Amino acid sequence: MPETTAPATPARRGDATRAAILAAARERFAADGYERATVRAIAQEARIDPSMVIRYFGSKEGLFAAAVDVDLRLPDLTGVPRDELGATLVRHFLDLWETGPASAVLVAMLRVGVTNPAGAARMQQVFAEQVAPLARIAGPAGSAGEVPDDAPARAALVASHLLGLALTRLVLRFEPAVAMSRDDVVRWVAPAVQRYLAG
Amino acid sequence: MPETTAPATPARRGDATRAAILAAARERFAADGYERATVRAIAQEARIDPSMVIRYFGSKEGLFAAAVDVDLRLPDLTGVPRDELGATLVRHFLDLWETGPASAVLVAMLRVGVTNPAGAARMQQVFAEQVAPLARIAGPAGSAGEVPDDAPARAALVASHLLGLALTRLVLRFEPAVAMSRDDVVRWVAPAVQRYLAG
DNA sequence: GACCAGTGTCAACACTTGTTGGCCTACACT
DNA sequence: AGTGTAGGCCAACAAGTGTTGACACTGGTC
Repeated sequence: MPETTAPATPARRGDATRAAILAAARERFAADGYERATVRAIAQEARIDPSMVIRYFGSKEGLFAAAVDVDLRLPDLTGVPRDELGATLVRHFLDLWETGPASAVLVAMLRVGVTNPAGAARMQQVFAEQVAPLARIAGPAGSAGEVPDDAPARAALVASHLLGLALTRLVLRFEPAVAMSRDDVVRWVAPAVQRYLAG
Repeated sequence: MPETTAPATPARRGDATRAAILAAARERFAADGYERATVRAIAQEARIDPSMVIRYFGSKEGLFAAAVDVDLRLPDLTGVPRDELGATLVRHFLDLWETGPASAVLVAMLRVGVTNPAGAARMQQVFAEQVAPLARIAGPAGSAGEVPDDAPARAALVASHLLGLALTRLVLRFEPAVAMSRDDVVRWVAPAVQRYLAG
């Protein structure tokens, strides 16, 4: 980066509104899904004119692509004790989905992925690139170093359960699912995930 | 109201088109979700004028309410051997979701429930009325007759996993999830469900 | 001062949405 | 015959959508 005096990257004034638009977009997409999150509503939440949204991101689809980039930040499981795999993973996802700043992005991704074909494709990509590799360490205890050929299925089962959990707790809001504490969830779900990974 | 002749319900001529509209609606709602399933598209699929949809069902919401009534037809589990609970339930849901005539209705319900508030409310109702009662027989083997107070949580966990399965297999279409055979799914998922019910 | 690109607003476009009213047709009845 | 009514199509409406272009205000550089 050149740093002469002020040029090149002088922290343009529009960067703030650009960020405001992105934040508003994530919130609306998460709350309403792709179709019902209108450009006008996003613009209003960002206290800006709708036309600015198009100016900055080209189109509504461009905005969505810019606003929703998923990074699950999956931990490296190779250092985790083998019988702690399930609990570690469940805790990580609970933190990510339900408390972190990425929460809105993930709920948005889920809501949009269900109705929008492009959203579904994006989720497939996230799964393939971030979740599936995680199953390299899968398989029963004895088989060290070898990647079992049912690793993709194991990863898919883990994804199924954790996405289902997010669905019932954060989107559909089934009463008993919402009522469960973080520790309850870990106690119940961790053994199931553990079995999918190492069973 | 007027019964001039003998048959009070003489199989009116419009009943056929009414059924055609309902079938088309289920298909479009399942494929596209609530917002993207337009009245015009449904009408075209039913080979009818869009205005007829409104005439028959009052509004788009009315059509949705008429088209999507979920009956999970859950089997009576009291007669099932205790260690077969999980497998029985998983098989039932696979048949229901993925092959039966109710398949379109259920996928529609899932797609709409995620983006539409009314749809989410409907799913909560289905869960409360049809799934939650199923957990009356839950709890460890010894406790016969007593309904444990964690029964709602157990039911929610079962719902989470099975809905997550439907999500990854039928909606998001994660490759390894789709590739799994019916028997593979039962082999993997049944023990987890079993534990939630009877563990 | 003049300039000029970045930043923003306003009004309007073209299009799709759910919904409505008018008019035509075919059938069941007397 | 004739007549009433349910079934059906057509054209149009008002509202809301994403998107575009013309115009106005800033801030800093010559």
